[in-house]
Amino acid sequence: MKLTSDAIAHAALHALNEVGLDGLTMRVLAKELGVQAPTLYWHMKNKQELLDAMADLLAAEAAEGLEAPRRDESWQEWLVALAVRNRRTLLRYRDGARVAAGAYSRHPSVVRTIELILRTLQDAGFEPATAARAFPVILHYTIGFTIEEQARAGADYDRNPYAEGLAFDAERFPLTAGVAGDLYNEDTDANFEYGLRIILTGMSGFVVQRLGKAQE
Amino acid sequence: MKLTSDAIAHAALHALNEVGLDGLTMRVLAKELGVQAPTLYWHMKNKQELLDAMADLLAAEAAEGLEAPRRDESWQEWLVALAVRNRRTLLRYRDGARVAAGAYSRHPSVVRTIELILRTLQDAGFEPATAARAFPVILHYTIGFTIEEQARAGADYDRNPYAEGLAFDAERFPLTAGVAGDLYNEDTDANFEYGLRIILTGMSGFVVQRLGKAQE
DNA sequence: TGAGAACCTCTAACTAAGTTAGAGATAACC
DNA sequence: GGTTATCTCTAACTTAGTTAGAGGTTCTCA
Repeated sequence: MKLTSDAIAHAALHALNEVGLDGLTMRVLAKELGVQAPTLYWHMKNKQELLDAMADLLAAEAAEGLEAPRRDESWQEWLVALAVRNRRTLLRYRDGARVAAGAYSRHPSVVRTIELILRTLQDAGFEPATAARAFPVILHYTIGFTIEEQARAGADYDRNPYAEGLAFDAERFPLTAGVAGDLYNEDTDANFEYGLRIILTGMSGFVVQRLGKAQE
Repeated sequence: MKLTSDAIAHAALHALNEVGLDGLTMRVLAKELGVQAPTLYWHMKNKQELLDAMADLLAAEAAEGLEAPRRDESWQEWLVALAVRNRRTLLRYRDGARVAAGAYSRHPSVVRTIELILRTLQDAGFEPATAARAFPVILHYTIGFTIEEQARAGADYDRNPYAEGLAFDAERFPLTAGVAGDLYNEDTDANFEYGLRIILTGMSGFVVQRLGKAQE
């Protein structure tokens, strides 16, 4: 396989699952590609450019092949599916959310996705400016949620306080102790989607033809 | 001033504004403290422990002195104020959100804050399990939003595509091009709070005594 | 067809950052 | 007053990002 900056970023993403972001060195990556480290510098300016390329690839992979909502699909269901899909892409790679966080992709399929989201929301009755402010909420929530989830998964057991039984002082903090299981349970998918539905319920109140009691 | 791990983490946070997270080396930090780098290792196991301590301090600083909602204050207003306050704390330090992301603080004032949030939500009519799933949405949104904001602020101008005028192809992506100004305008505070209100509107639909049309 | 240019990879090596070893200094304790 | 605990230092090791510059291959074009 030919060595290109794209192929390098691709290999880097896959190397994440073995070594994690902190373990991803230029030498490790080079070895993965059967090449010496300095070779990579012919293809990329520096490591930051590699990280940017990885984030870009991640964003593109999440956006790839997205289609407009089906006839029988509400915009809410469609957005849930989109967010779940984004999250799954992040989860596919160890530290994926950290890699993607704060990066800007102008990959065609990413911009196309943004356009599609805006169109869907406008069709649903959102003002353009409202749509533009509303949909990033979902993205930011997804990133924030998944960063935390992956941090929890990746933390050394001797560093992660939650590994040692979520012991909160039930005397002083009865509610916190009581829901600790809900907060950090295994079913992160369900927790994530629960939060998503809160956001979408909220967004529904911001449609122009509002029927319900949008606050204020 | 006496050198303690707490003082070191404190100095590290403040050093962020001069050098940023990537520029924060043990040597730079040591110099800031008028000490040699290896000295730091008597107080902390390694750099990761320093980063954890910084995150913990940040969480504590955000939580410090929080009070229960006033009589005349709705739980929604109270949560908005809390999130705004969290965000302001993150913004106080360059790369603050990146430092805080994915860290777990068991600092007393943090746990106390969680307890206070849960109590407030339960008083507002939330089921415990619902409250436990709902409030992290706000935190994750805050982290996600602020990471992106700070990334944009910190990016080199030659690396950041948005620095060069947000040029989207208006032919192929008319909606995106049209709202680019809304998406990446200066008034991030307003954008942040707009998203917050969406979330809170959504949460309002998840109170037990629901009156509105909470979706399914 | 052969010379040169463009393309790509290599070895060697530099710099800087995290970290360890272990010596000394000061203060506390018995 | 000696011993121990506490803290800081210098010296140095290891690893990671990166650069310099020497080949080798392939492509171009006279």
